Amino acid sequence: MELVEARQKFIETWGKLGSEWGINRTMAQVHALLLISPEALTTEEVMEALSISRGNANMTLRDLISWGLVEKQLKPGERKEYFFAEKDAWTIARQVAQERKKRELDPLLKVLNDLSEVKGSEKDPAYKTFKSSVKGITKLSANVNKTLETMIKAEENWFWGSILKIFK
Amino acid sequence: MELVEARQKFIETWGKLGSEWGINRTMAQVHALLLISPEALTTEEVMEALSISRGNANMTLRDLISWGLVEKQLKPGERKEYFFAEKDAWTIARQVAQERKKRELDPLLKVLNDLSEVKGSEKDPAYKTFKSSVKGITKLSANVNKTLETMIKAEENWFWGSILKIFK
DNA sequence: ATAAACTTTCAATAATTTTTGAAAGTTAAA
DNA sequence: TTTAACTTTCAAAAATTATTGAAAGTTTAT
Repeated sequence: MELVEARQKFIETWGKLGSEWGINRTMAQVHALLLISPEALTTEEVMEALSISRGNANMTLRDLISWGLVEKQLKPGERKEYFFAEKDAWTIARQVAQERKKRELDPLLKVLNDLSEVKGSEKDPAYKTFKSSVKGITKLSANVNKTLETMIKAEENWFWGSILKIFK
Repeated sequence: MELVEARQKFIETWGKLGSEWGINRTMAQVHALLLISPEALTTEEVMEALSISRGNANMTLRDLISWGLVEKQLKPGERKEYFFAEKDAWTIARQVAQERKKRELDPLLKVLNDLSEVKGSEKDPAYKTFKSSVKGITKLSANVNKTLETMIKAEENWFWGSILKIFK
């Protein structure tokens, strides 16, 4: 396969994967493009490479920055902003884990905690089922939470390596 | 909080969570409803409880079945089909992990493998960056893959317990 | 101060995804 | 059979989400 074709395919695949995980396709594609670009790119270059509008490129790049996946680069003597992506896969995974934890898991834990205080009678099957389902999900979420916290703190390689070792 | 309100909130929260993870909101809500229902429900009851159409209820229930999260129950002497959800959180997590692995990770690994065979020159920075990014993602994906395989096989409680222990 | 280079905003539009509901299909009892 | 109970399908409509692009905003150099 030729590089041009392979790059195309990579951008497409990463975009599809993103959209399956609740990340807007264009955002994943811009990320993919920067991932495989040796140099930082301008908004103009991103627009060009992916055939998207200026507004879209701008918003998407800002989003990626807020996810901690992309950074601005300022070149001395130039007005333009350049953008480049963190390339290390483990760092990307940690960054995404951290953001999703903050945006989703933390609020979920809060809600589950509220729900655990529901009032009702132990004789009521609806009450009992509710309680026990919420409890089960709470327990799992708490475990996921702890694991993510550890993952976020963990050094490169260390985490998965350790996990895998115990299963040998 | 009253049970009726809490159930409402749970359904809403689960639905929102689902949509943040690429699962259609209604599907997650139907799942939530069944999760907190002591008895299996009919299509009619699901339609009623969530104010959705027959077509939507039917498709959603079939989807949930294909995800292994919901099962049909046939009551002797009745024509109607009843639906109930697996209630154990760990089993649900495993089931989802298994399905997403099959639907997304396995195909991704295939594509990454193809992409690793791209032709080009080691002098070309675009080639080098492409290769190294793909390699990094491939390595991470392979680790996720192994971990999921283990998780899918693992017994209740065992998996997370083990993970957490090494971080104590 | 003005202009030029560049970035951001956002209302309108387009694309995509989800939902509806009525018709067609299926199954089992009479 | 025929009918009635129930399930499935799918084209059209609605809802949601993403994108555009031109205008407004900002910053720097002169």
